[in-house]
Amino acid sequence: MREELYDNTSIDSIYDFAKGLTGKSLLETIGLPEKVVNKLSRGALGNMVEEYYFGFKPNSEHRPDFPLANLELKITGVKRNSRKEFVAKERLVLTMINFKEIVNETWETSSLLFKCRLLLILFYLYDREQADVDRRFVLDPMIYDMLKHDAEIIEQDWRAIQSKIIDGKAHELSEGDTFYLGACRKGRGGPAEVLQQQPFSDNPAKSRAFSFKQTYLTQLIKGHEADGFLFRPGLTLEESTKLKFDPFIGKTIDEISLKLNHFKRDLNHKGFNRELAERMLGAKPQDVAELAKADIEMKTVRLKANGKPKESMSFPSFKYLDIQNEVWEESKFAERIERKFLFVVFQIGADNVERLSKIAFWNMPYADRLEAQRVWEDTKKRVALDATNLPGMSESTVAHVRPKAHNSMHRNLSPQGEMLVNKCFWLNSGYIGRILQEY
DNA sequence: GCATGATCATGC
DNA sequence: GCATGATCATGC
Repeated sequence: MREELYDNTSIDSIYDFAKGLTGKSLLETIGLPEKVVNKLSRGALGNMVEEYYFGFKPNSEHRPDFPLANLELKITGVKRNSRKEFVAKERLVLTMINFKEIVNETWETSSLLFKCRLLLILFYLYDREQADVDRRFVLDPMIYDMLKHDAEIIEQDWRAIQSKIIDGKAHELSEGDTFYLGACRKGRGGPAEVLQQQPFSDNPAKSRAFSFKQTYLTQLIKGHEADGFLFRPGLTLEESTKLKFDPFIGKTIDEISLKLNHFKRDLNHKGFNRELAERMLGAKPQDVAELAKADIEMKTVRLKANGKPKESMSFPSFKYLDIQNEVWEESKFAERIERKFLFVVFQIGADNVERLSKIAFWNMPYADRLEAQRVWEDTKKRVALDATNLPGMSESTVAHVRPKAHNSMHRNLSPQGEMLVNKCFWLNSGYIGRILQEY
């Protein structure tokens, strides 16, 4: 019996036993039945570690995997980024959100905390060429205590998700609602998806689960404590960010750059205001990373004297052939607009002088995400027919498609076999203007 | 003045 | 070298 190899009432004992995997793959560590080795399925490694390494049957019961130690086991993938650092391969799914029950819970009595307060996280190196059982556990296991790591933000995130369900808006949940703890889609998607009932609305909602966002997990991997320099204890991320910008509100561009070590605008530096915003946040890039960790999309906006934005808002360019193989739910554009935005707003005054006007956190409303989806679906359709004819600004109140390239030489192949200039999705300047007016 | 097309500086 | 965030330039 594998279970006899460790004391399942002791976190220390379980942890020490888990360490036996460090530096090895599951197959190198223990013998596995032939039928298991040849079987490959999504999420298989987690189940196999539970069953063959720790010796208990995978369960989806609503209690931790090691109930006597109150410890939940999670197995997740890491990869290396361009700087060869370990980063999370994807978000870490914690447990399903039960729409009917969460409305009666408090944070302290929540099923999330009951099941996932203490996590034992094992990290394997993802390699698409390798079978699950050959992937190596490249880091030591980690014990995570939800009441100690970033407890305030996690709790706020949980409350934000709960509030939305209490407001009868489970169908409008989005990962951009929160910072570290996300409400991610989970379970079968597409036409065959069975939607869930929610207690305070007749609208059926997609199944969702609590998860740690990928960026948050990456920070955990890097071993940073979250109560770093951007945070001040007791403040939300929004409040502490506002405090960073506060001294500069109402100041002119020149005054701000003077304060920031005479940081001056070079000729044609289109990213100048952006860089100014990053410097106001703090010595970059570390402080900006605090926002990135929460998947927050910082965008600078410049308003003309009449209060309207000078420009539309661009996103990364897409490849004509790639978009043909994407579905909306998994698309890059959908992922971007589900994020929480931080608008850093500059205003050009009647005196023609530009000042920092305000900052604003914002999520795209559900109805507008649907409109963005319509534009995206229309684009996908039209790329297949004639990639030179894509949705323009006048065709939607929310989004359009336009060139986005270093220059006209930067092109990619269309389904019609032409090399066309790179393009991306943009949020209409008029749309951004309306949002900021409402704030 | 707006919609659309074209391009820039920067950082990695 | 290229992706990224953002602005410039032009035609109507």
